[in-house]
Amino acid sequence: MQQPDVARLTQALRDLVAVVSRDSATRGLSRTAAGTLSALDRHGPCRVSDLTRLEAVGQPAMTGLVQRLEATGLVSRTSDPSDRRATLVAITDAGRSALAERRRSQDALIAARLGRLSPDRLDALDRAVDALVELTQEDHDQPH
Amino acid sequence: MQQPDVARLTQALRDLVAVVSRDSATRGLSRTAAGTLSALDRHGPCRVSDLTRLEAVGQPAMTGLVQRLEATGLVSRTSDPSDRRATLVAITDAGRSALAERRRSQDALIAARLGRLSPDRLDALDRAVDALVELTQEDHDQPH
DNA sequence: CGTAATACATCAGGTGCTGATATAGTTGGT
DNA sequence: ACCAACTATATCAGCACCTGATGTATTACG
Repeated sequence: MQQPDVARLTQALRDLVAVVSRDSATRGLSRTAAGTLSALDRHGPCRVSDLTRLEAVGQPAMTGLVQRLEATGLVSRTSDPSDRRATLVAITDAGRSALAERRRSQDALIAARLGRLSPDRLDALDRAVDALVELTQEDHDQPH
Repeated sequence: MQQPDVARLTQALRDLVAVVSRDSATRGLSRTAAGTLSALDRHGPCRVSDLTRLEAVGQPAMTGLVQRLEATGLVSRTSDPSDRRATLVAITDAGRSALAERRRSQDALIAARLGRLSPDRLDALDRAVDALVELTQEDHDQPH
């Protein structure tokens, strides 16, 4: 790939990120809240300190977030029987719904834009799907 | 494009958004601050109410943001001579630098990931660049 | 000329982040 | 079994950043 096209590609991806994240910001869950719910959905119950590491925020931020998520019913908190200092945080059904809802609205935004493309453009994107998937893989600190 | 591939594509794009925006969150400028600086860079001096519309935040939020940006030297504020109620906000050289710096770090993140792909994958992406660019166009409410 | 509309500032209140510190529970050396 | 060190979480002060309600200055209009 030539240099100018790398520049166009990164700019297009940057712009896409801007469009989607601005939209997502108006829909209830903060970025960290969505990431935390997603981590809980994938990993099962976690300690606050695990979530702190996964989401790369400070421990007080995660404690506060988990408390707010519990207040709105999206997670539950129970004392870890194997270590009474620790709190086990688990996603609830309402939490899974909120996460699915967020994904649906992001997908709807992207799908609406895909719908405006010509068949040729869609075909080019189709052939690039594997590359795009690889672009986000090998993130141990996983996406939402 | 078949249905499952639309699903994979939207998920890949969602994940990409998550990765890039999490990274960007740790680098100084808030999403709205970056969008505002970008708008000022493209449009030239704007009123607070113009920026409020462009960034889709409430007017008090924009007034506060502009005040903080002025305090850190990224924008200047002058009274509009044609309407003394209004404030004209303009980006400064420092503001342009901050914006360029943010774009550089986002580009670096994306470029690092591109570097891990095989030539075949890169080629597929290269052919999809035009489609990706179109995907973000026709946004009057422009990206950062 | 006075009322309505406009542009912005300000205030109260909530989220969400940081660094510093407190509290409770666990662990390891004696 | 004890106590010092360590660990997990909670709490606090402080700032960024958002909203809705309200205040103030200026402009526009009948």
